[in-house]
Amino acid sequence: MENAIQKFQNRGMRPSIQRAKILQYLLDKRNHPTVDLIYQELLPELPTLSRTTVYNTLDAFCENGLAIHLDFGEGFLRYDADTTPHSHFFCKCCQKVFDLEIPPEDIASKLPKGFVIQESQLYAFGVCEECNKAKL
Amino acid sequence: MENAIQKFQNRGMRPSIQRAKILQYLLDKRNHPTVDLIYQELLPELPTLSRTTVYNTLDAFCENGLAIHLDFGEGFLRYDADTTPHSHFFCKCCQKVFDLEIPPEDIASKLPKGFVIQESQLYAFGVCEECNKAKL
DNA sequence: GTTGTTTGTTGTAATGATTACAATATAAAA
DNA sequence: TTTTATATTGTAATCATTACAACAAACAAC
Repeated sequence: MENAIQKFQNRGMRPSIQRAKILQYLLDKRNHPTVDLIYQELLPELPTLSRTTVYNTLDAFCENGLAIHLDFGEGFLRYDADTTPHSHFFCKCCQKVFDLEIPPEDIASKLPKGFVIQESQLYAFGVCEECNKAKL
Repeated sequence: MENAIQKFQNRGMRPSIQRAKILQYLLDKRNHPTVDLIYQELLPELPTLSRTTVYNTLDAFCENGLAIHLDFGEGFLRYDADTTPHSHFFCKCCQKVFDLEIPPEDIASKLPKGFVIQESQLYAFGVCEECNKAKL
């Protein structure tokens, strides 16, 4: 079981207090936080923390497979250190995000009791035929 | 077959040149345009057009079921007047959006030849159990 | 360890899409 | 018409994110 420092070093990232605390925050809280929430909640422990550091750190996590970002069209991103394939449910009422232990395929059927889907959208990203040809 | 003016009147929207041209643009081009593209391309025909009008108009279209907005995480939205259930494919190489005549379920299988999916994400929006209870 | 090099952190200043707002204009209702 | 409601327009905010430069901490070579 990798600890935080090993996770960083194995990916060529230098360990730092900031990175360790932010990763620990994501793993402990599992609350799909925004940059600002992370910043506000870690400020007591890390009084010199900068918002820019939170941005940089989360970008580095995403680039190195330690986190993913979630875009629910709120105008800002959320982050999740659970990188296993699973889905998310965004409540339009309370703005909370719920984990669904379902691969992005067969949603809608097996929702938790009481949850109602109003809208769902699948975003597919990749490379189109023309661009694939151009790369040859 | 409703014409543009009827479409507006049937939904309690007042017809205007701006609205008619913007709707026509979406229906003719089917290019999943951004606000700015619409603005730039219609400026020659509508020299007094304001960006704010494009924003307002597209918001009104979305509220009244004449269009949907697409968020591919580019930092701006795209719009589509095709409101039938279908999916989209965003090419990370050329930034173009392709229509897929597939309901958001079974992507990945029947992609057009030559297209490669690198990443896909299903966004589910709705109301959670707690909020549904609170509404009683 | 010490020195030099690379990488990370911080704060402030841009950027850029979107929204707020107030003035004007146009459409519908009376 | 006259009045009332809604649209359009331009400018000024807003706000998440990014760019940048100074400083600091980690790593490598000696």
